[in-house]
Amino acid sequence: MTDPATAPEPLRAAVRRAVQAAWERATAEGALPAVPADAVAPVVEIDHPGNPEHGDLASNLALKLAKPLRRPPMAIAEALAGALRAEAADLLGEVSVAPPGFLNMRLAPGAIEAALDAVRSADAAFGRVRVAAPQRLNVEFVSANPTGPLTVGNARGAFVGDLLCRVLEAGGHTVTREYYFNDSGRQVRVLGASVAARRLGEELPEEAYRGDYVEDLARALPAETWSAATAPGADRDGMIGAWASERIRSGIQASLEHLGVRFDVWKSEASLHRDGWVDRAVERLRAGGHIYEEEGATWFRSTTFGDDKDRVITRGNGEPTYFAADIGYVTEKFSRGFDHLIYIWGADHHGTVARVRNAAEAMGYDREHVEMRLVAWVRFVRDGQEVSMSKRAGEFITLDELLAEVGVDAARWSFGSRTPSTPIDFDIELAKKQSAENPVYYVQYAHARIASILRKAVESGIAPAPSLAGAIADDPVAGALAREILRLPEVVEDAATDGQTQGVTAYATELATSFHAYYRDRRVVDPADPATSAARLALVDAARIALRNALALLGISAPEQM
RNA sequence: GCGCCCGUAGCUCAGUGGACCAGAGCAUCUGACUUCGGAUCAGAGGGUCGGGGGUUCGAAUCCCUCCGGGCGCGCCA
Repeated sequence: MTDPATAPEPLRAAVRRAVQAAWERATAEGALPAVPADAVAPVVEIDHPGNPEHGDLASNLALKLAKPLRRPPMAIAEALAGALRAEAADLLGEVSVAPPGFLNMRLAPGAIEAALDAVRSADAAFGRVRVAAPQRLNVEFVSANPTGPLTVGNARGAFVGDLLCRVLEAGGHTVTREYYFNDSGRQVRVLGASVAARRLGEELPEEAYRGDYVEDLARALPAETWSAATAPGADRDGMIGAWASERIRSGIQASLEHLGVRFDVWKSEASLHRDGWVDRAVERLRAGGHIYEEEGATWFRSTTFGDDKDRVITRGNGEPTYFAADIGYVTEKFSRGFDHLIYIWGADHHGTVARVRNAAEAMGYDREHVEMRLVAWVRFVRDGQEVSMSKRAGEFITLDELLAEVGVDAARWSFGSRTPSTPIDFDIELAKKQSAENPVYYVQYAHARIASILRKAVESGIAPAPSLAGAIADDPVAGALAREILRLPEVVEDAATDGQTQGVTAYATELATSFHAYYRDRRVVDPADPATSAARLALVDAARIALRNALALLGISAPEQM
């Protein structure tokens, strides 16, 4: 994509600055008193009123100022409105005041037209913004251990994490996508033992992975690996487990790429130990007095930071816990220069959030920059019956299977439109049935329809007008669509700021609805009226760009025809 | 028992301090193609926002409490 700097400033941001300036102006001119030193000055908030009669944009600033300024909100609003009319004549048309103290604003038609022209020149960059404080971010997600293929249980984390990354990037942050996997330790040995048993045709051990994929692995095991692993003195289960987990890991990578989810860094747990990150981190904690030995184990004094209990770092048998690797990993990540770490974890991991953040704080990092986002569990249901998922027992539906039935675009939409922290029921039969009715097709259809119109225009020899100046001022139907188009950067700004990414699907739906309404009311290509057609084509082209960019943000295709 | 998350229309879910914001999609019902794509559009019915208290000029949204559901509380990962 193009440099975000080339993207136009969101109109709302421009209005926010104008209102801020008007406030300062009114204060300087004596129309409003200054905020007393002991009071907190409110932040200027601009939103879109639900009722169109209230204008395009509104601010509750006067309501917020009423208390600190000890003035009636209506009087404050009048003072602000007066200053604003002088401050932003080009940007705003009508500025009015409504009880109990709202400041209502209507955009100047010229400002809307100019913004639409900017949309078309920004093209792919439209919708990319720069948040107040762009950061270098590390986002770790999925991170399923390579002891079996990804299941539908991993789907939500994958989609939610990928969407968050896309949104953060569109907001101007620099994002590294990271997958952490456990390639050593007990589970890998169990996997190795399971594969070895299959290879030998033996009964599986009590604790074993039982899925069909274990059988496949046993068949695919190269003869050289097998003979090396079974040589006298060789660590058979460890060696086979290592081979198997790497093979599974690359399969996971392929599955994720099929979903359009790519990682920049694949980090192995073993490498954190091998490269000394874990030892150094523990020493760092020890130097700070946060470590003690008891009952043969090494403990981190997590209770210092409010945890319920202290946490074991090294077991009595000398083996480090998973938590030890987590601590080392934090230092390793920060050593790469990230400002902020984000972890997307399943809700079942919430018990481990505090200890990792506590350890980070103990090592001298700002715990606010170690952020865990918990994704609620998906309850998979088939015909009303819960489908139990167990990799060990071999009872699971793989991610690949789900997507073969539901489709990547529909699945991305389904998970992207829901708040990550809300638990959801996912009925697989219903999803298959409903995949044809997924709202994603509604949005894609709008895009395809626009593409069709543009093709039609080429046939008719009518090109979109280079500029919309003066073209939509007195057409309310066009104005409604234009306003919707111009909201994309605001949606991105909001989502990148608070991480509430589900607003993007809502926006895409609303934009599609606006376009369909426009299509209904205005004939775009009319050979009898080339001038009007050219202007309408330009507007529709801007809608195409907004729709396509919103879908791109969601990782969903924008088809030219369906 | 303690901690975290959740409870909004028949179903799946948005909205989490503002003014017709009580919404969307699906489902149900009624309409609309001799005109740019009907995978569309117009309209209808349907909810004491789990219950109750409180804070506020204003509460689905914040606080308390109760009820209901999920998850966690390992020298597992």
